[in-house]
Amino acid sequence: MLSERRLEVLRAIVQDYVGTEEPVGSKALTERHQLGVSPATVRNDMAALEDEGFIAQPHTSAGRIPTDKGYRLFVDKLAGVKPLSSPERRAIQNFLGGAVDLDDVVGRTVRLLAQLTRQVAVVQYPSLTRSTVRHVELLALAPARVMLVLITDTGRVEQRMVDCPAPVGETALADLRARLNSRVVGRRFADVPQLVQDLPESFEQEDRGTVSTVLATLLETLVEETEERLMIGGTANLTRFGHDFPLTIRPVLEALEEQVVLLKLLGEAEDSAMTVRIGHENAHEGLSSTSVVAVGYGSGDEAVAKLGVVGPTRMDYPGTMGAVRAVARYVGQILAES
Amino acid sequence: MLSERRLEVLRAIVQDYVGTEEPVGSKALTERHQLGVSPATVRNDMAALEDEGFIAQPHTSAGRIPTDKGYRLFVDKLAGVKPLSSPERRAIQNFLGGAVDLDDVVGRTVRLLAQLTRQVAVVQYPSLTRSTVRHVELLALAPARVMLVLITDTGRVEQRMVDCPAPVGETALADLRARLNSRVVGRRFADVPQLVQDLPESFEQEDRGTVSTVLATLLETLVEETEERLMIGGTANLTRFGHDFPLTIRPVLEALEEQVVLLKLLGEAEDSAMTVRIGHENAHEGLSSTSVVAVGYGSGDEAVAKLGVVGPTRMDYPGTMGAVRAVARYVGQILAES
DNA sequence: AGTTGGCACTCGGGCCCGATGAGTGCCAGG
DNA sequence: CCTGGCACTCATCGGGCCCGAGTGCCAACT
Repeated sequence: MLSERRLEVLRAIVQDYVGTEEPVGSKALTERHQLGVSPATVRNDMAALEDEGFIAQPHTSAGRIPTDKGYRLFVDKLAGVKPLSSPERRAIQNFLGGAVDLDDVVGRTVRLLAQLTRQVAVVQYPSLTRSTVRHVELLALAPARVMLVLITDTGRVEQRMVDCPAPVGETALADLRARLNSRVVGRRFADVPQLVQDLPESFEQEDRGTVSTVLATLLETLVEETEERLMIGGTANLTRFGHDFPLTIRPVLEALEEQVVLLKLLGEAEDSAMTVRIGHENAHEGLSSTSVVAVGYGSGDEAVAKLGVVGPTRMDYPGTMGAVRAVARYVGQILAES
Repeated sequence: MLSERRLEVLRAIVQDYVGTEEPVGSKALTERHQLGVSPATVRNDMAALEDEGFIAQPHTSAGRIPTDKGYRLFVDKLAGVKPLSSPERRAIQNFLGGAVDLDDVVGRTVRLLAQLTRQVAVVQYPSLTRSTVRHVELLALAPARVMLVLITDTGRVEQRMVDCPAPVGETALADLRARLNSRVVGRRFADVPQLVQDLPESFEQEDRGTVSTVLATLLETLVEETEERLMIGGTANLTRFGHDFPLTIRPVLEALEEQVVLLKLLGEAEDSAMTVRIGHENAHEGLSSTSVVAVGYGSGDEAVAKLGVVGPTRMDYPGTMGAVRAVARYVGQILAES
């Protein structure tokens, strides 16, 4: 087991490296931190830390930088979550409070998070299947054409066109609308499939085709893959990476453009607690030199979606975690209010 | 005026430079193109072109590269629009055809355009004010709370929460919904303000407050600034820029993140014809080394929004213009069908 | 008048080299 | 177990050098 002081040395290395972006040596360490020992002692500790794989040297005779494993230890044992200053909190509330609809909430959140953390922000739209139904609307746009609109308690609105096998009467449509809503309003979308299963049977023969078609479209909309949406922002912050970065930035931008990758990334995060994935812990190899800090958010206790940031492994973890957590809470509040 | 051959030399320079990304010299030019004259003659022509400001030398003894003015001349006089190959056309149709809703159409378009041009794609959502009303829906979510949903003929759906001054009865709401729709359906959103102006007066005293509030929210939604939305994609293509580019890429990413900037950029493009803005012709200085190729698209003759790409001034103009034009046409078709 | 080959000149990029200095590992002594 | 001393390593930086692509100009040719 590592002694207390060695952990302290690791913490100092992480902090300095995050600050300066340069490998940190034993002398500089003793100067900037009150470790109470000489550089030579620190060197011994560093050698031990290196043996254990927590730090590494880029070149034979340079300072040390933390490895992924080192950051892991730092995050788990050495770092707290830094709370935001109260002006920051107020700024968040003001900024998020002005949103007019869900798109606006998500858009503002993503910008806010990017600005606070100076990193790339990712915000998932509230998942349909985890939300509850506020209303289902059916609109006849043409004789055999219906628009299906789903509205969730979080304010998300999804619409689909439905081409019906036969013209639909206005009364039949109103009937379907009423019966559908009486069954599903206030229930979770995830439960909708069972709740509507036997609905076609209760209709006249001639309308069953239409009813089934509408319901089929409704169920399609709830399929995992398609129902997830997200927004990203702050990609300009990637340029603050290393100076070498055509190579660094490229795969990251590519990964960010693939919604599937990002959704999987967020999906891997735990629902309740804040999750930090460091470097190679991320499955996607384009993100092997970045860390992902993510957390669920929701209007109640349960998470309806996740948000987080993507940044270099060399990031200010306590500050980033603080910002992510705070933003998630405020977004939850906003959603609960609307 | 420039002689025929000098124009030919300029065209050759642009083509070679776009291909190789390196300054092109007189000798290389004569080797790669059948100009029928010797390098020395080309040198004289180049000197003339430089005097006129169409080309420049990065260093005293290097080849020439086109200036913004040179590209301008190239685009206006020397370049056509390169049509896509028929497999490309088929791919576009297949890919866009699978979209399930407007978000999906826009999302697919942006990815498609980015992939075809290997540049950053920007697609604006169909403008509300230029679309026509398909339906206006009012939903009572709570006694004094109404959700307003606007649906356009292009499939765009906008929703707003309305907090009413007093509880609203279901019949009053149905009444308002019916009267509102009978007035505005099929009309252009831009005309809605006049069409509903006198609507509150026709209601009972007790409901007027609610009606006015709902209408006020409706009109707010149509205000220029807020009603415009857009989607961007292909930012990873920025990394194919120069090799120097922390400095090059940064301001571009920043500009792209500001919706306002992008909207203004697209707004400057002409409605009907394809517009090419080269380098400093763009007002925003972060984009002074990029070109923007944009064109309007719509389900009918009239443009309901614009789309385009942003790339280095050194881009393949004929190919890019061809792709942009083709995609705009297909998107228009898709919208007309839905 | 326009075109051409010849020629001197410019200057950025690549390469080698030596100096510099931060940082290390090891060891002997406290 | 800590510390100061010491020899060693090696990346970085700047200077000097050469090379060659590319130019501008000029005199000669058509």
